[in-house]
Amino acid sequence: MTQIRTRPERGRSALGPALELVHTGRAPTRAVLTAELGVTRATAGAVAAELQHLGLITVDASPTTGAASQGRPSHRLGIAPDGPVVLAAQVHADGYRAALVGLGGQVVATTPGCGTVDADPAQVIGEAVAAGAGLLAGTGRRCVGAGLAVPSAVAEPDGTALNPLHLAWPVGAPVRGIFRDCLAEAGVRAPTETGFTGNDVNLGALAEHRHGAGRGSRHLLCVATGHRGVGGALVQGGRLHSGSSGLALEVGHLVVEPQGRRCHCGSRGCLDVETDPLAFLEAAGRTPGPESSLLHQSTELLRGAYESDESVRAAAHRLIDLLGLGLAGLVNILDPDRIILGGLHRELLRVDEERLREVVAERSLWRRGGAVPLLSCTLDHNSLVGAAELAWQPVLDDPLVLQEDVPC
Amino acid sequence: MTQIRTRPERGRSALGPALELVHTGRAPTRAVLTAELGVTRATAGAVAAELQHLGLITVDASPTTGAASQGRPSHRLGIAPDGPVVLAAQVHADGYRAALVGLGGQVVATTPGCGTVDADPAQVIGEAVAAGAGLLAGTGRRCVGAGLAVPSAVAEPDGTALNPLHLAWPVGAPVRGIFRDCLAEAGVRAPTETGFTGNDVNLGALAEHRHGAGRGSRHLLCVATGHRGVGGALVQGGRLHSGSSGLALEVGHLVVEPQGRRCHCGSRGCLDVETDPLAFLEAAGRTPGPESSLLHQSTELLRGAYESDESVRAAAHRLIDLLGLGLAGLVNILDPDRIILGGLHRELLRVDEERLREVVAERSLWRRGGAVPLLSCTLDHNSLVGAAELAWQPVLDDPLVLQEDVPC
DNA sequence: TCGCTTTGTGTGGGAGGGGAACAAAATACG
DNA sequence: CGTATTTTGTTCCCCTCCCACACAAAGCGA
Repeated sequence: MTQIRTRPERGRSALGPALELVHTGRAPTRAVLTAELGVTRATAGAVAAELQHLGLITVDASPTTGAASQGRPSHRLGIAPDGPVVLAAQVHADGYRAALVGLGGQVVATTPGCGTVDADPAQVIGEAVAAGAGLLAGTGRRCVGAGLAVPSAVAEPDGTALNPLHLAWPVGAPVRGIFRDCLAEAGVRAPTETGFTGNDVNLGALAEHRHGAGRGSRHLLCVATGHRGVGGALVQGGRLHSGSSGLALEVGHLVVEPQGRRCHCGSRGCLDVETDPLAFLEAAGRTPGPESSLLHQSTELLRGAYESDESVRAAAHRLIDLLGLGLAGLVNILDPDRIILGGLHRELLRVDEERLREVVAERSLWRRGGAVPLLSCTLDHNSLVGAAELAWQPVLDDPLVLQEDVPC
Repeated sequence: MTQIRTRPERGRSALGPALELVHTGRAPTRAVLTAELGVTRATAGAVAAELQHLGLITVDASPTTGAASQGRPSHRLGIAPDGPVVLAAQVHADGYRAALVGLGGQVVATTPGCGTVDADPAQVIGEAVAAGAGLLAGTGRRCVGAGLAVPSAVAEPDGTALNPLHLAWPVGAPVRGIFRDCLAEAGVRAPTETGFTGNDVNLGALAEHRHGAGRGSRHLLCVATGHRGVGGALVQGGRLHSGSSGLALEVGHLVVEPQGRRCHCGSRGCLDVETDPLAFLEAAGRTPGPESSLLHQSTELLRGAYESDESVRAAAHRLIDLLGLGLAGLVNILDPDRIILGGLHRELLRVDEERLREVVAERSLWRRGGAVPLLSCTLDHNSLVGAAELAWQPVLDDPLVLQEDVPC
């Protein structure tokens, strides 16, 4: 049949990479897109037109380019203001938070943190999904997926939470299944399979890699504390290193203080128990408050009293030395090109970056840790944005999934 | 121009994956190749014909299939007996070894181990290359690349040896540059850039993944001893995890015995000094011989006296416990689906697999180490074969590089 | 011998992208 | 102010690659 071609039919297989370039902010104009994709201008034009037609990006023809060099100014690429969104949810010690996240990691709408903590994961996740569905109803935007961040290792391929932190959840709760059930119940539909679920530190690392301090890194290591314990994540070539069963980067049990305190893992002096907020408060001689406020309490103390209080400074130095030793061990094994710190570790970096850098250099082989940049997290709600990244992934892999007849 | 097509022009982009399937033994017949590639029979046929025309594989039309099920028997795919080879070389404590390696990891020809140890890396590498060139002259086969394995971490992108073990080499010797110079001097040419150089344990792991005990693994961890120290490697999705500067998997400095012996890295009780052949001999109360015989001495002792000598058994148990602790730490961080042990560690696995497995399970989080298979190296000269893999890689990525006018 | 199953082979067509030529929109320069 | 230059977008033609399809070939079983 000799059909009438209303839209360009070219540039299909380059569609995903092109969208990813716009999504991560690496293709501000069509000319840059052409160069980054390594295709001809014709192909890049067709790709941009297709993405525009799918309602994902905008192509501004005449932007009165402020900083033009010479020649015809290039069309500016942007993220469609009314494009589709994904539903992102996060469960934490105090409850949950839900949000709608568009391309580019922009949080379109979010609930305030809501305080529901329950022994039944279906309870909290159900409320979070309901809140997200409410946000979705508020905007007229299409939903193309959903992602959930939980403060626990998530085992693959089952999607079960192995060590829910600060939560009274049963060990091994099938959080992904619960999340998907809740989505179905709330009537949240997506053009592809969705309901992705992951560990919050992992997802935060993914978000930092795409939209934050980790941009451009090829081997990004993230280490962060919550209220208790230490989590890690590695983003390699743009993808999370999850290991064979989703449980990689459990970095909390590196031994950093051989004569240190007992850890529930059976060893002594693990990173988990020597560098978390509780360890800091105890080292500084403070009385720890309730578990779900440990992070706040410790960062406030560190920020407020590091200069003035000798015991706080000594505690900080102790944690910096131990953290540095742990990071050096990870440098030896993973050889990252950048390290991002979160939670209390980010504050430790702030108060004495020099000391931490020196310890990492000194305790790594050939001092190569000294060449690895140490940075702070830069995104608000990076776990939430990371959960959204999971949900966006099918679209980034093949934007044409949106072409199918709109389901809902 | 209306050219005459003498050969099928189809199936170009699938050429690399197809060759890799034959290379790794995963496509014994054309029908399997069709299924594995996920293409039509027509395409697979064109691909096979093209590879055959390039002189890389054979396609046996009527093999009188012994184990036929039903239907028309499929053509059998094999590696061309007179196909191209790569030059592989390995430097070790006692000297060097050179070989020619064909597709499928088959060692076509090899020199016996030759005993040249010199403070000048150019000396040994030059002799190894000359020996390889001699082998090459002996066969009439085409050379498509060269690879070198050295007992040292190799820093990228410079290709310098940072910690040559058992060798009097200067630290930071530019081994890849030296290797390439030697190749040029010996007149060894290849259709692509070549002269790849890597760490011997890393390359051994790569070889085991493609042709040995690691086949089919998606997250393969290898840990092995030489005469002194412990090396590690991770093969992920078929590629070596080298980290951002080639120095990943320096696993020797995980702390496994907090009160243990001093290590040159500044810490105490590193895997490097607690589980290597020297540590074993000392623990068993034996007098260590010359450094370049430590591995042989320790494995002989372990094999011969484990059953009969109480002190040997106790030493073995001590090393197994420490190794298990180190492996458990690596399981926590890397989450492999298989672990392969080499050198003395392989012998430790042999004498008491049960004990090692139990320690790994017990000391890993959620006992998940117990689910990871522990295996021995299965290939002879796996570092040599791994060096050949590096050299084969450009051809596996795009077999058409061989189509260019034959240079030499 | 006739099905049935599986595999190999040829043909047409469609998808997707490269390349060249041309048009458009800015700056540089006289 | 007009022209040359530079850079970008667009259109058209062509080539490459692969799938779908039809058909042939080679085994097994009744």
